[in-house]
Amino acid sequence: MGKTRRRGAELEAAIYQATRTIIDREGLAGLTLPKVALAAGTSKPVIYRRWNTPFELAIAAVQDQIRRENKGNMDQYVLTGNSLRADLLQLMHRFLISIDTFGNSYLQSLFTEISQHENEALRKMIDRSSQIDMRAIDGVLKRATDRGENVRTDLADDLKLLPFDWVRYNIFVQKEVTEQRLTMLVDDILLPIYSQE
Amino acid sequence: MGKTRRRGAELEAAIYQATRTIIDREGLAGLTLPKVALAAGTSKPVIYRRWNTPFELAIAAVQDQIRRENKGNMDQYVLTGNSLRADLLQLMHRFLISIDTFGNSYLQSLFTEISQHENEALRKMIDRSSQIDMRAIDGVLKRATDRGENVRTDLADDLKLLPFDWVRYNIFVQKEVTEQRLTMLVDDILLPIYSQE
DNA sequence: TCTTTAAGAAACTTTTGGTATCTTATTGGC
DNA sequence: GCCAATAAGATACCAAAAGTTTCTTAAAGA
Repeated sequence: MGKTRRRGAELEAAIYQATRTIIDREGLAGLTLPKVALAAGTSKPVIYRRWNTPFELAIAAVQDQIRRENKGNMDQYVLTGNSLRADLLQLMHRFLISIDTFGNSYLQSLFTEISQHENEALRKMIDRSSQIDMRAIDGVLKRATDRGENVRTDLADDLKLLPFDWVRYNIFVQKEVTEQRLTMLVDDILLPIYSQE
Repeated sequence: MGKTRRRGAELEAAIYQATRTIIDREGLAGLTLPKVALAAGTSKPVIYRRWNTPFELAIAAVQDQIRRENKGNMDQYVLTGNSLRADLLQLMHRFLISIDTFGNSYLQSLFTEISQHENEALRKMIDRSSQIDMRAIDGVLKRATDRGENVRTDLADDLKLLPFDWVRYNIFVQKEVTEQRLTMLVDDILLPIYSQE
């Protein structure tokens, strides 16, 4: 009775695929090795022989995806704008698309594990800190105008929140925010943006 | 035999404390209600009566922390700079400090679940995408200078990565990146920063 | 064809999340 | 100060799922 049996690369491809499907649907938290075995149509020992933890497998699966879709790299694309502005828009546009399709979407679900209602509470917390941030920056800007400095008065919320978001992002990805980088943030990013031209 | 028995606010404070310790050490993924019961020196039913999921408890614990340290709010502080630059530096400085002590550090561990070595792999992935991003933006900037536009040539890596980081952050916190916000990013943030004055 | 390697089936053990039951300390009303 | 109501905590229990072991057999290579 010739039961066919996958092995090697073919088998692993199926495992990675199953892994990504699960992460996609249930987040990293929902990823367990037995589940993967089932979804990939293989058995638990096969999985346990190769990986020790769901996280290890998750990383491998994402890396596999990246390897597989590497052609999608942004720097391969040809830009067609005829100004810095146009090129930048084009680039960011593509980035936004690639971050959706590409392995990046998995990267996101690697970090977040949110079911809809849980999301609510979290959302509220972030919003609240944003409000605090906003008041703080408004205070700073007001002092500047009172002092007679030329500051834009029509700043969008996104612009006001930029420095805080920047710092938070760095905390997320565990990149140290040094004194030097903070100075760079103020001098090379914030001042050019906030200053009235 | 007078076994003392905590209740109400006192008990809950201990539970929150235990919760934060666990999140701190093992990340959100490592947080389970039985573990909390053990760490808080109480029993499972006490926990289960109040919360249904680890996530609920996590949110409550962080909110408790925020309430508790609310005095740390940035907008309470008095600014003493005598220029926009000085004020901004002061503000971001405080923000950085508060994000460390404050509940925000928990917010971080809410999203990430990393034991040290797992961190490595993740770090590498992020670094690699950063390199790709960097090449892409370099291409854009080169085209601009070739075209004769006035573009700064001494841009720090942080400045080059800014747009990508900004988009990624928004993806993380699940804030939609609209066409409009993308345009704002280019016009109000990138162009002022990248343009030679 | 024979040997080696690895996949897969199945049974089993262990862990742990979650529930139900019961006892007893604490609080507050009388 | 006594009694009833409330809630903490101990314990036992259940169920599900993680993880392991053993064994069989398909696939690959010599």
